[in-house]
Amino acid sequence: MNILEKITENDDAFSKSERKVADVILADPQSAIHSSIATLAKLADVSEPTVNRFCRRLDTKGYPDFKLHLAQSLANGTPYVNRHIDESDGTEEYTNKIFESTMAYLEVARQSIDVTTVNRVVDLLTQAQKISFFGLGASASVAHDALNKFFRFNVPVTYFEDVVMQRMSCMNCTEHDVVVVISHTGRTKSVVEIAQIARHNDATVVGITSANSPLANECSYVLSLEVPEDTDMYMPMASRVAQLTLIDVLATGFTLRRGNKFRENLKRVKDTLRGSRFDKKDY
Amino acid sequence: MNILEKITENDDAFSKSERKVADVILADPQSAIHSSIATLAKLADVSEPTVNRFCRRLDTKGYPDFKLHLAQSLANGTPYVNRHIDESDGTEEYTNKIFESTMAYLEVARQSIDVTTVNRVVDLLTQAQKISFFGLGASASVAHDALNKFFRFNVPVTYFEDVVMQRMSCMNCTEHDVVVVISHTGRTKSVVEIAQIARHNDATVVGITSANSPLANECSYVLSLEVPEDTDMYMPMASRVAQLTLIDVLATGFTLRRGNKFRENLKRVKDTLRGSRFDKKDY
DNA sequence: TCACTTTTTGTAGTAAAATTACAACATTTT
DNA sequence: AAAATGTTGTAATTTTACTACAAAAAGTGA
Repeated sequence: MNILEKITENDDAFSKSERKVADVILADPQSAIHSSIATLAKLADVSEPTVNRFCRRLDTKGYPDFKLHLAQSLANGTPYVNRHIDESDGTEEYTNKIFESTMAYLEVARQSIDVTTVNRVVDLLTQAQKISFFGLGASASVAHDALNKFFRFNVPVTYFEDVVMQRMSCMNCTEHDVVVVISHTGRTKSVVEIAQIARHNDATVVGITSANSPLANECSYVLSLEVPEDTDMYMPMASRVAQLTLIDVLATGFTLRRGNKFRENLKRVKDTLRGSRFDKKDY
Repeated sequence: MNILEKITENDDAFSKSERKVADVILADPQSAIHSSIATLAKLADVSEPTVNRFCRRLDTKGYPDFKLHLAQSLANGTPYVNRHIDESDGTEEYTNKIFESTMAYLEVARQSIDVTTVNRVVDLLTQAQKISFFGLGASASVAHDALNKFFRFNVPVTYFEDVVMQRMSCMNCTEHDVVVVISHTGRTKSVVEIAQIARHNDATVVGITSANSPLANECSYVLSLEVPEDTDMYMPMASRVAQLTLIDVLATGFTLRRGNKFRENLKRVKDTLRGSRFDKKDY
């Protein structure tokens, strides 16, 4: 766990002098990792053993060990404060905050993913006669992206923006079809309905959505992504990135499962694109 | 820069004994940060000053400073080896690799972004009479996503999948319009042409693409994203995520620039969605 | 091959840093 | 107010890292 957060939280467990040490470190953590116990003690106006005791209270072996932990916390892209965007933020600040919180959320997502389900879903996808991707709103672009990926695999794959088309497509499903439904919240009514229709027609329904949502309950398999706290400014941001990365994982699993010969096929698709591009040598 | 990479690269600059030290550290970096100079020296079967010299060669002040750098490199989610996906990788492995390399690339992208240009582009977007997003193939879904975001702002915004429609739309451009063109490589012919057409009609053309590409040369402003080494398995993966995050940055900048009243408007859009959703209380 | 320089490596001593033990002081409890 | 508990600092000890120098190894040119 991040030691800087730990300092802020453990706040009350510190003694008066230890608090002084905490303040000095929080004021400029970067410089703290470069100072010796003596200089830090002087800065905080306490004795050296106090600094040592401060370190021990944070479950580190001593001062050098504490510095190591501190260094790691600082290196970690994951910021120790909740990086909510502030009205007063300049361009540089909000740019960094958005990138950092996106990365942080990807890490959370990575840890929460159930590998067994991923494996099972990849299995199903490779065996499917037809694959469909559905999503509305922000998730539509994720479905769109999935289409683009799986299309390259030379598999029958569909994607519709139109809700009516989505429904019709689901009505024609068979047991050999896999329908992937994407929704951040898992509460959009028409998306849930589509999942229901697909299941009624014996298709395998895979949901990329948050656990225990109405949508999740309608799915044969759920690849759940935790919903992050409301860092999103009235619009989904980090969640789509995680969905997208999950699609990458599925696509990669797909190609790996299909073996070497299949991948050559993929290369051929890529080579075909060359005609529509400017040559690198031109520049 | 990551010190573990540095060790692997500087390889030949080391002396024989220094190499021994390098090997011991690379074999188990995690344990290295917890050992003293004496234990490490014994492990590598060299003298203590040799370890010290080894540290200095890597531009650190000495052994403790080296440990700090090492700790930071390890803390960083960024893996120090290139995480190429291997045929023999199990589900867990490739899932982790994809997430990790996506995060690593986001970090690279974050660092390479030119804040001044971002700022300028946000300015232009807020003043635009009409905003258009164009992209083909994998970038189409990014443009699609951008549409979804900016649409909420109640600004005239367009997005076309059809190349002919894209061209027509660009022909009707005026000097008050901003056209955002998204392309990973910046070499797709029809995308470059679209940029040309838009500029001919005095529109401001913003490119989200790689620097020095044919497309970049046609743009008024370029938000360049470095093209990552070929971790992509014949399909764009991490690049889209970076593009998407950049769109998030632009959208956020847009709302911040528009001020408080505007954000209430945004909240209203979100509230409108509620009718189409299942209530949280149901579950 | 030999004498020479240059580089590499280790030994021993030194300085600095961190930790421990203990005593003094402060705070709380009875 | 006295005892008990907790907090803090002083001084000594131990550990750790560094420096200076010398020995060894490797390279260089005759």
